[in-house]
Amino acid sequence: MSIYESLNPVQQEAVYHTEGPVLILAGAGSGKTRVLTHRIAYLIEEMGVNPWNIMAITFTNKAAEEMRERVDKIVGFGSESIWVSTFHSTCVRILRRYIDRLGFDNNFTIYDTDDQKTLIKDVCKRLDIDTKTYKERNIMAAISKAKEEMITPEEYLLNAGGDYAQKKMAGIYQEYQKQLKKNNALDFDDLLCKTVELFEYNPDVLEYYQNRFRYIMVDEYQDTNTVQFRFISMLAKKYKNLCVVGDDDQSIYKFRGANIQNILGYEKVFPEAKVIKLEQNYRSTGNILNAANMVIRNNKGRKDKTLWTDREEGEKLKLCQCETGYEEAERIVAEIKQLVAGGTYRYSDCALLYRTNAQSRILEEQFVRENIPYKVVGGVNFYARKEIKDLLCYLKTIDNGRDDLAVRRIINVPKRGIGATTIDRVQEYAAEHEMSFYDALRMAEQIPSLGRAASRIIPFVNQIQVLRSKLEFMSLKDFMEEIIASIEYEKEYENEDAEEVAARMENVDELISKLADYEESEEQPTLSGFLEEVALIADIDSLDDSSNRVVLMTLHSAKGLEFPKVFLCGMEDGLFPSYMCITSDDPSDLEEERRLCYVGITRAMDSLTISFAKQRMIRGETQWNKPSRFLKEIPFELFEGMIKENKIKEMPKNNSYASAKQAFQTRAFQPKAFAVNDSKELDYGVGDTVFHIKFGTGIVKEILEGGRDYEVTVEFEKAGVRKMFASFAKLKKL
DNA sequence: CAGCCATATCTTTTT
DNA sequence: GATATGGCTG
Repeated sequence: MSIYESLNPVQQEAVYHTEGPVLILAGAGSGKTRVLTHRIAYLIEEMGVNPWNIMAITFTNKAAEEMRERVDKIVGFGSESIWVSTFHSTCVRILRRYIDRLGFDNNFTIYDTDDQKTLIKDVCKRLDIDTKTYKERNIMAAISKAKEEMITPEEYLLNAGGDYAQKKMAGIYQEYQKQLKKNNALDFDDLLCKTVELFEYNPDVLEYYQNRFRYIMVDEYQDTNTVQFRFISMLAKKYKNLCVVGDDDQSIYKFRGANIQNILGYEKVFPEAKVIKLEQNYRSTGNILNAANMVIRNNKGRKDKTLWTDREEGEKLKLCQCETGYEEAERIVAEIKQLVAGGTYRYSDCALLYRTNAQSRILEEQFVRENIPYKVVGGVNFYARKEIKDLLCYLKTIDNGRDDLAVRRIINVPKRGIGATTIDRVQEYAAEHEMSFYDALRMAEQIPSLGRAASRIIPFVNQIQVLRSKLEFMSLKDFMEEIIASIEYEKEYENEDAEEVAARMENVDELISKLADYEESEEQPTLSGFLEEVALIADIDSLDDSSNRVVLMTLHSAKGLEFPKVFLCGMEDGLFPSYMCITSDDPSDLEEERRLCYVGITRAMDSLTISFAKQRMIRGETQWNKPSRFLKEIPFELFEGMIKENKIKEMPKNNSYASAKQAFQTRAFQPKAFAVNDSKELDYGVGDTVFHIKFGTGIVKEILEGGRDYEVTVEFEKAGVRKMFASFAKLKKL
């Protein structure tokens, strides 16, 4: 029996249709990776395609690795020459070879979000722009958006017309690009943009890759943005063998520029496209799938399809109704504990999914308390931690002195008595003489404005030079250790408490072992090679299935994964769907949120537990939220009899704010309502319409006296019922 | 120049 | 509640 007979007829159709554009609409759990891998095998084994001519693109390294592994398993020979990688690393590979044609050096560095922010700050300083009126994050978002749409600084300026703020923004954008180039650096968006630019101006390069990649497959197509679309359509233009796989119902990256039209309008761009729908789900039980279908059908702009399964109905969904976020954590962890004690499931079968990273903390605390192994995916990226970044910047400085940001980051780490003024002066000198920051440092003694400060710079430069000369005689791992010893890095943290230092050192050790891993796995390990690999790593990539731990992550990170037992936490209006999109006047924002919910539900194979808390602390503020509106979209019959509510457990005591809150609550059982004029300090009363800076207008429902302050309950038009302390809320009577 | 304290803002999601 | 920033002081 051939391997293709194990596929269902529709899947087979997708595999056998090898020529021309193909759109595979693959519902959650419908075996799309299976189809893709089999399609690759079919191309090679039955169609005689050279593996070298096949490219598969994914979004994360993890997905790429997984696909590579599975292809290796079913393709007998030559699978290693298939190009399986992410958009970003594909572009890096191309740019490493050809970016000199755009006037960059081929050993460019890649800036992460942190570096970007530093550079933006720098640029603002240079252009004398107040970062209070123009926030870095907004600037970054604007630039990123422009790049996603392939708008150059010049075009941006034209588009700005007479708009003062937009014109300013164009100026920042332009200067930012100039600085990037000066530092020989590209940011994430540039990787795509520059590749497209390269193709546009160098038809020979484009043609080379067009010939090379005669068969292109793109996974998670619904999440591609405009540049990415441009990139693949340029590559596929010659042979038109472009097979894209995606699910419009799982498009959840609009905020990052993903253009859902890429998938919805695929047939318009390629009228000859073959469209195949995979609607049989192999992952979830009937009940879970029903719930998912019932939720997603409330969206309007979607391709019509209904997932079905021939798995049995399975367990009903569980609904876990909690008083507080704390109780939610407690009950979920207790249930997992019980589940694993039962023997059928392991910790790693369980996943906790939530909307925001901030929700992980309270859950983590509970896992620690109960001594259950867990792993948080996302949040602060390993490579974004201070100690790791510092050391990486040493590596970068040694590798390529052109990266001013890296040099400036470490010049005073550990403290060398080099302050901001000195750095500014060197910077000035470097700008005047059009040299890099590091080169300016090397001639510190000749910079007149420095004076005595030069004597502090010389040892630093010497240290770097000495290290650089040692690089070629050492393994990367030893070299890293040499750096740490040479700079006496531990001194940087001598004032921190032991626990924190231990955690940092653990990270440093992990970095060292990553270097060792890299050296072992690579045929020709180089420092630049390592730095490049590191720049494109996402947290999800490190998730391995072998360790027996409960996984905690955001719904976004969970896309593409599956778990036997899924817990969907924090299902409250205002949290999920988020406050931002409830108040947004664009209804499609809510649809995106609903898709996120759909993604969450469809991660579950055997069982799904949905939980929400009536009361939750968010950003140090207690909120009372209604259960999520998405809950109401799931038919009641799909839930098992609600879990009995536990008695409310005591709140954690180590938290003074929480206990203050709790004291307040006990009081609330005998409310002492104030009439309008009883309060001397408040100029509003029950029934009045008030205005809150963030929540807008609302009506005062209740005012309670609480020690030195008043607790005011307001029903806002848009934000729902909120309780807040009068002194913080600064409510204005209307 | 570095260390300390007060403050402001944050949170949606990430390659 | 946490973190980043800014101002002040030694």
